[in-house]
Amino acid sequence: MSISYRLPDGADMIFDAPASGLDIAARISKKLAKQALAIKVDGKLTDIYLTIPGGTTVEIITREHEDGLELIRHDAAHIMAEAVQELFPGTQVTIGPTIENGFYYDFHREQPFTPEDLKAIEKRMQEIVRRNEDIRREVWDRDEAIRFFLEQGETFKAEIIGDLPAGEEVSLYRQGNFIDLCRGPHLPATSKLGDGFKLTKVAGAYWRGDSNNPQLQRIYGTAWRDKNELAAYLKQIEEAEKRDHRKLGREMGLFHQQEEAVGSMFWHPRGWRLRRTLENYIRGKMERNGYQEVSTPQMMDRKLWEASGHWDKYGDDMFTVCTHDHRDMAIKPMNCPGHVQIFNQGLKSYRDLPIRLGEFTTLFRNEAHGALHGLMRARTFGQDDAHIFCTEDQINEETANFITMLREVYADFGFHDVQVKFSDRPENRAGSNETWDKAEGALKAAVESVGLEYTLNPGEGAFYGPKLEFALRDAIGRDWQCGTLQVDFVLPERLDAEYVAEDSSRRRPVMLHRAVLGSLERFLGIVIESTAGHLPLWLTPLPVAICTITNAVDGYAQEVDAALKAAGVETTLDLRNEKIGYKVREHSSSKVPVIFVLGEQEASERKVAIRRLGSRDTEVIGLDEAVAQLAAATRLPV
RNA sequence: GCUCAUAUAGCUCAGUAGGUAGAGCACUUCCUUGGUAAGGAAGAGGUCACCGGUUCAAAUCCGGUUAUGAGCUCCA
Repeated sequence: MSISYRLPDGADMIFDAPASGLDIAARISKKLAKQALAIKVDGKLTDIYLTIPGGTTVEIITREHEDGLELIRHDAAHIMAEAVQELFPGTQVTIGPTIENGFYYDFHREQPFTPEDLKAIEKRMQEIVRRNEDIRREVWDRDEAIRFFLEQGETFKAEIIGDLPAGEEVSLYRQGNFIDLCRGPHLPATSKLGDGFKLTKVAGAYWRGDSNNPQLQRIYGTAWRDKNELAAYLKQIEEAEKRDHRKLGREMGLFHQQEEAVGSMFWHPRGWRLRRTLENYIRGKMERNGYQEVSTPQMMDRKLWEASGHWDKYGDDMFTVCTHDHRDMAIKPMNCPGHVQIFNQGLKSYRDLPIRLGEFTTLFRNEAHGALHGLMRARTFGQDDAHIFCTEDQINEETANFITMLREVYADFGFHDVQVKFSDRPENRAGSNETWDKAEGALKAAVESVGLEYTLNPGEGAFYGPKLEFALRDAIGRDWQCGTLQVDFVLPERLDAEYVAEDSSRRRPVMLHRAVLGSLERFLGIVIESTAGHLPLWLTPLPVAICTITNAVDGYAQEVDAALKAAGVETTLDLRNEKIGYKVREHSSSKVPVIFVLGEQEASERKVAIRRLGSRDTEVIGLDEAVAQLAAATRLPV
């Protein structure tokens, strides 16, 4: 009898009897057998020691493969669980998946894990790696497995098995005295994990992600192919921390926060200039795209929010104040109801549509205490918020135009990689199926007509309509969901918006809720972190620092300063009695993009020496030319 | 809101075993007018987040509150 396996290079390998992945690897080379972690059989990852049916296409997986790294991370989670159960008997295990860059495992234990515990666990993991325990797959009868875990006091595991789909095989993996439910595959032995792992933090997490369920303790770790990769990763984390917008915000003199105003910003002069520039930029963009800016009340009677449906859903997260005559006023968390009130003034004709109303005034949301995070998650913030009132037939075109504008805006900030998610009808929804068909169809057609790829996010739409979400990828590879477009048939109904159609009947307009930047505060945070504070010239609050080398050129420096300011370029004039190196260092660390260095030489020739942030080179050019260049470079993009 | 951790000078951080605090940078003054990421000297600056407890004595130990960080939940 002969059994054949097809290798990735197309060759067939023949055995007399069914072989395991290890046999196949060994036939190729001794080295490969040593390195083999698992085998891909017809594209499906399988344990290396299992017998493989013949006639399949196989590929040996080593730690160099992405799949291999995935296995390493998964086993790190299991080995961590083994270590935890050895050190802390009675701790229940739940789930332990891999995540980006690492893994975690959720445990149930009354006593919290301390940072010292983490160290001890990590040490025990290293020991388990040294023990080189075999990791072996076992298939169990479902009821037997449930009984087994219940006997062990592992109620969470038993619950997971009970919820497995009926046809699914119940596989357990045993390593040493530790046995865990797992689909697999796994490394063949604990030594294969290597030394590229580290436990990073412990945090609370809810069982099955539901805050009504018991809270578990989640231990996070990161795992890599070897120590060097781990070190590189830790270094990268450190670099990302240096970009923290709260740290940069302080260094750049932008804003601060304090206890008396949790979740809100004290914007300093430079920071507010930056915030205003962003707002003016998007304001101009929207005006050129047919939006009209409005301003609606900061607080409105609670009744209006009840009518719109927001009170029901978000009432807990709205701030309220009470008037002397005992009216409950809600401070606005969003603009939509206000914009409908403007739309409702005067009878609208189909000829008026679409009407695009935009607003940037501050919104107030009582965000959960633990959710707050600098600019990224604040309780008071502005949005580039707008609502488009249109007919159903106009959804397509409005969406397409919106997406075009969105891409232009992101590109102005240097974001070219945009991910689109399409969220369609959820289980619980308002509106007929016909309406949803129309709305989803129009949205889909619109995205496709602009040539954007999107991923489907089934059932994740808003209750009132389908939703597009736009995430941009920043310079260090993080995705941020900023833009959104939602089709809403419900609010116009609830707040009684209508227009007169061609046949003089009254119709409900469709409302498109849309934002490109989203929270202006958050967007600034993203831009600051993505650029590491090196803001584009048109956005930076302070493009130029004028630094003198000696007091003898103070007069000329003042002239240069005046010329730049007259051209609309913001400057700071540094005439201090300090050495030029000191001044350069100071302005560089506060991220001023351009430094003019002025000495006797420049003054006598009416020139400036330009030093740009991030470069040690200088360029000496005439004053007039420099002013013209800066004036052009600091103009808002159109 | 939940879990854990943290809170010392404007910033970054020390503070050993409970005995009422220290460095560097920043700030002020003086000297220095120096050519591209820190020139020199002196000085000033802290109710150790807040409230309470233990103790002869608390930055230090304990409890509570607030804020911050990480994660979870949430994100109109």
